[in-house]
Amino acid sequence: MRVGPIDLDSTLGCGQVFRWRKEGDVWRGILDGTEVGLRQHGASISAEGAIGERTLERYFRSDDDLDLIREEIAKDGAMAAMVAQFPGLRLIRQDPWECAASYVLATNANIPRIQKMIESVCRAFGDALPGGGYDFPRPDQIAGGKEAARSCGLGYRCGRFVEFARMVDRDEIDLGSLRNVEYGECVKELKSCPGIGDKVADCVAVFGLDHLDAFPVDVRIKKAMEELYGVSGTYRQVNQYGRDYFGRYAGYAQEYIYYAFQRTNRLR
DNA sequence: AACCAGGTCTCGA
DNA sequence: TCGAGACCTGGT
Repeated sequence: MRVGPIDLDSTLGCGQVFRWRKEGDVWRGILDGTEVGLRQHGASISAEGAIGERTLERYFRSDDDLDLIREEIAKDGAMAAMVAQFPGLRLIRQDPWECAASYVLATNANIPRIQKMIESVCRAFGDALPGGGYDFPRPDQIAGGKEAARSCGLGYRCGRFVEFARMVDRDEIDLGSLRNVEYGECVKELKSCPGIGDKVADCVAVFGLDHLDAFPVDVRIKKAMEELYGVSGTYRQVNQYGRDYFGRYAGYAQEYIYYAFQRTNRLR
């Protein structure tokens, strides 16, 4: 599989995507409506399931020159250390709709709960798959189900989630087309959707719409930027600093920082 | 048992 | 444009 170099544990476990689970040494997930199992072999991977190689290459952004990117974002000793610590950590090219809908649910909740909410929504609205799993639901499958969504434990995200699905279902926004506009325009359009503010917009921009210059700032990145660079302030200020400092691959830098700090906090 | 979680929304200055 | 509060709910 020509997706290397890649490290599945960091790439699928860093928090950028929510539905992959590791069973033994196999990462299981759903890709393009197909249940897939992935194994690590050195710096490469193998797949079981009816999934095309081209689909995997696209999903794992094999078109990114990881060596170049890592070199570009290693602007200082701290970043160089993080880059060195996690070889094979790649960004993923997620489906824009699934990415956006997932991050609408991911507001102000921890990752275990986010995963539960998403699985609950998939079970309630998504297509059943042969292996017993459920696909992530399409907008039209959610749009009419405000009542059903209330039993998914989404809290105050419920209304936003369904309204967003309706908006996409009515073609009031074309998420995919935002790949073809600049970062600023992309974020502005995304923020016109219910449940999408500064942070979710940046996540969708970088994880789903190829805007690798986006720099999502959540509570952890906020702390990290303060510790690493003494940067604090409004979302706009921290975001702008990250984008200016790291450049066109700021989104990658953000993920290395996020994962590095996630791991150090886990040890405390 | 509090505190916090990959924030958003609303409102007032 | 910015800061302050409210806000569902469940992990830790």
